[in-house]
Amino acid sequence: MKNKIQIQPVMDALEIIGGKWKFPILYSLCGGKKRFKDLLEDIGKITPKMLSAELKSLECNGLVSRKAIATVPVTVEYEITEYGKTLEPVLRHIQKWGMDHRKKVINNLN
Amino acid sequence: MKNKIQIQPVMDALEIIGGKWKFPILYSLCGGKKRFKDLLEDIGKITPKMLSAELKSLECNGLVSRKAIATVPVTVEYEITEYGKTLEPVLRHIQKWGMDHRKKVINNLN
DNA sequence: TATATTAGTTTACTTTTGTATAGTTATTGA
DNA sequence: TCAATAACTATACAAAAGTAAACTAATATA
Repeated sequence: MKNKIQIQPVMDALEIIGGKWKFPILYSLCGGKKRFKDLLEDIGKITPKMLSAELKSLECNGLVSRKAIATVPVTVEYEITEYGKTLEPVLRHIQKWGMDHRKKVINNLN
Repeated sequence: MKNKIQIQPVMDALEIIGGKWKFPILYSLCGGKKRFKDLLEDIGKITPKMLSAELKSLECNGLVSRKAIATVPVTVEYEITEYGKTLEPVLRHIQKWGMDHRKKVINNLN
């Protein structure tokens, strides 16, 4: 073919940061460390089961760190890691794109 | 909460460019216009049903254009639109991140 | 007449993702 | 004793996404 392109890295990336919730979670954590409950509220529609599963996956891939603090009841802090921060430009760009897109859609309805 | 963050735009964006195949398709189209069959080969694991559905969705949202040419048998060209190109920085960044990530994972295995 | 071609569609599934609701653990304070 | 709290887990189910394999249309060529 004319343009042989390397799509595999895109697929590789999506295996780690794909899915419905990983970007929203990471984007929320760009705003500073958050507790489980904060994330639930921040993201709005996610269920605890999903949030728990997604955080585990992100932690497993080194994008997020988990710190349990021995208060009563226990509090847990989630934080984006240095490695996770390598995705910040993408996250911000997508957020901005989403804002612009919404504006565009609203304007087209007028 | 301390940091009230606008996650909705991120969710909005993912509704359009989320899922397993949209980024790979768009990334492939960044390399120039492609026919249905080229995309199938380029992406490798996608089935015609999926590709067809995803292209329709992308076309519907103005990110991709479709042009049928009256040859025999018919050929169809898919091309990224100007609006679709607003996602190029994100696509390239994710591709690079995927490459770097693979390198990182391989190094950690040594 | 039989075969090949491109760009899909159809059917019948399986797998993955997601939901709602309730329950768990440990401890504090009313 | 009872309710409240944080951070989950468990269960049962529904919906979305994905797969494989066969099929379609129109026409050209062997």
